[in-house]
Amino acid sequence: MFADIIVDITHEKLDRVFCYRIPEQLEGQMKVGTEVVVPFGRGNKETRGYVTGLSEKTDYELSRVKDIIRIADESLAIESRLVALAAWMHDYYGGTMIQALKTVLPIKRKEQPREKRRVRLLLGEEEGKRQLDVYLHKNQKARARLLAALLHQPEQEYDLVTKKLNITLTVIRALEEQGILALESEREFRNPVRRRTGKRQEVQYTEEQRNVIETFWGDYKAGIRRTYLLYGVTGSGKTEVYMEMIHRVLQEGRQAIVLIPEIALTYQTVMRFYGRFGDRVSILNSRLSQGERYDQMERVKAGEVDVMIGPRSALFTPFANLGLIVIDEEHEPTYKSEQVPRYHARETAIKRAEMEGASVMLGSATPSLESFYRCRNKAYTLLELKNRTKSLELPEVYTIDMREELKAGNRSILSDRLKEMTAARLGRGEQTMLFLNRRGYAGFISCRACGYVVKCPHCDVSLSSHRGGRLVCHYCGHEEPSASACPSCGSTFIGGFRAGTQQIEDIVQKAFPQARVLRMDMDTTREKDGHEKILESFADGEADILIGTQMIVKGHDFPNVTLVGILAADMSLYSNDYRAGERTFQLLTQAAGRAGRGSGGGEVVIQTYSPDHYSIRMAAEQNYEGFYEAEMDYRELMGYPPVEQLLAVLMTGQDEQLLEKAAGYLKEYVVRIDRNGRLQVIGPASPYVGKVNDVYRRVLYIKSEEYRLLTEAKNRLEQYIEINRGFQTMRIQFDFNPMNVF
DNA sequence: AGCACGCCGACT
DNA sequence: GTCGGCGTGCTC
Repeated sequence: MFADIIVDITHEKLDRVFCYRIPEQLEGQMKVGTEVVVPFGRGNKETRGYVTGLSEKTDYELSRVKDIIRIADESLAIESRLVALAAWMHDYYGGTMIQALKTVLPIKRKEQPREKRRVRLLLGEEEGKRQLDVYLHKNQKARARLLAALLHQPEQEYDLVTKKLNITLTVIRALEEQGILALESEREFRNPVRRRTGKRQEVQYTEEQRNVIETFWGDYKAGIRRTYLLYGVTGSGKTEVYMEMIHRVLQEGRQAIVLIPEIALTYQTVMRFYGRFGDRVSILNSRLSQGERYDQMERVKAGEVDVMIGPRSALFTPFANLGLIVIDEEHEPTYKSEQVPRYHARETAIKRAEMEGASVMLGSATPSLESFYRCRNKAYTLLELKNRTKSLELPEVYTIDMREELKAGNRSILSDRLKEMTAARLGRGEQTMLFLNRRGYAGFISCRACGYVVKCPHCDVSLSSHRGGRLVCHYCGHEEPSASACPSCGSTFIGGFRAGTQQIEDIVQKAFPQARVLRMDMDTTREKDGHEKILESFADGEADILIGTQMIVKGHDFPNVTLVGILAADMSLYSNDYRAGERTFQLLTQAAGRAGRGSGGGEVVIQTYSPDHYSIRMAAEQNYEGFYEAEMDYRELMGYPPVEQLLAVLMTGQDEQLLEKAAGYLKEYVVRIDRNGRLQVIGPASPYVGKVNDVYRRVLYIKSEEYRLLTEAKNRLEQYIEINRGFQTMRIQFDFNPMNVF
């Protein structure tokens, strides 16, 4: 038996696997993810490595394969624990062990743009020149070259020196020993956040908040580690609760991770944490370069940080003594990785917490069905905040049936009611937000008179309009000509919902010429910090109306906003995805929550063509539990998560026929290994986008009541795919409980 | 990254 | 000859 072993992924050149023989006495103990000691390099230096794969044979020249020395002893080093987590991810989500390791361990890359290592001349000019003569005399060319360069400029970047002057580390080390220069790993950990004098005002917790904190703390002190779901309406002060919990965990000498959806990582949020925890807080975000990221992780390992805030990837912060992981807005789809391993931060956080004796605090105003379901099953503990702090009222919500508007002769995208209410706000100097729901927009065709949506006769999925006026089904390829009249009611007001934020801005500006209108979308936020700038100027009252897509509903508090208008509320209902209803409810609830964060009461207008759909009705009522019950009925009926578990097998390849055939084989294979008939195979189907850049795609769905059966099926499929050469021309990925249907 | 190998000029 | 410095290339 042989094992593929990765020795050190922190350096690019070693970022690959080496093949070792497994000695007989170790054979049974070797698993993917096992930490071993191997002889490495010419000197057979004992080196730690991780098993990334096992096999019966090897392509490498047999005489040169070395034996594994032993299994590395239990290491308490944080890396080892992260590697164990990677091994779990590898098993739970599929993909290679290397891919799992790379998501979990910070990789040092050569492109480290920030001046990282520098060499500095320690000698004065005269002394240096003397030394230079010595080198020249001794014909030590490399040393002379380096010294001459340093005399010219006494401080230089390591990378520059090595590349341009062709100097090796040996030379630098030699000069270092002679006391001529210093090699400084100038870890200038610039903190990404501009520091502001944090003035922390004393927080008076409400009774609810206190209860929640004490429940958590009672458990924690008793050594109980659990997963909690903090279900609190918007404005109920969840962040204050997190901070108090973190504060207490820190007092115990432990550390905390706070996960936030990237989009909500605003200056405001970060400053609140800074105000409370000062320099012990660090932030990760996607704009940090690899090098900066690495620096942050080094800082953590040096014990300079206790709280790490960041998106999904911050979960792998190498804290030695992790006590709490907070996942704010836990329902957000960005917590699911789109790259292999396609892990979900929630599940992975719970696993890490379990391995390291930490607790997990999930928080949301609109919990994911998964999490609420697990609370009902007592797997998580439910904590509730039912009231807004500062005795704020929940906003008043009005649902406008746009079909009625049309009947009354209003063809505009703005209902009469919304126009009136906006005008009233302008008169009173209050602000309005108009939220255009474009999530999951797929170019479907609907009737504005009766709400009828044109669907595929075979798939019960909305048809998409293509250029050339044809309607196409992305599942089965069914095509039909675009309808000029509604098949249901005969109205000619049928078509695609084409308006974007730009058009809405024009319409609004025309309706209210005196209003100051701000628009926030991909175009207006492209420049650096554009996002922040727009939100800040709106918060400062520099505009009366803010128009935008999902990005305006996150994070910021706008006390002066008393009206939120939601246009095309049902757009996300037709994204042919089993999570469509959930997403719609969440978006509407979050958007509605933006209204009335100040002292005055807020109002919300929901414009829709499907006023009777439970997602929209329950959002209007602000009734999460009502929504939960209705949505769970649907999930149960259809056998979708969280009731049943779903595994998507994504296949891509150049040759469509081969792909089709391979998909068939995989399906057959799954059916064959499923002796007890506990797996259900659906497909293969052409996914939503069937072909990209001449690469064809197929997807197979496997359903089961038990997740474990799906990972077993995945493991069997992975073996099957490896053994059969025919699959080598295509790429096959696994996605468990996918966030979107492909 | 770290290390050994082999090349090259210099000096007992 | 052989010693020390230097660049190169490999690591299962």
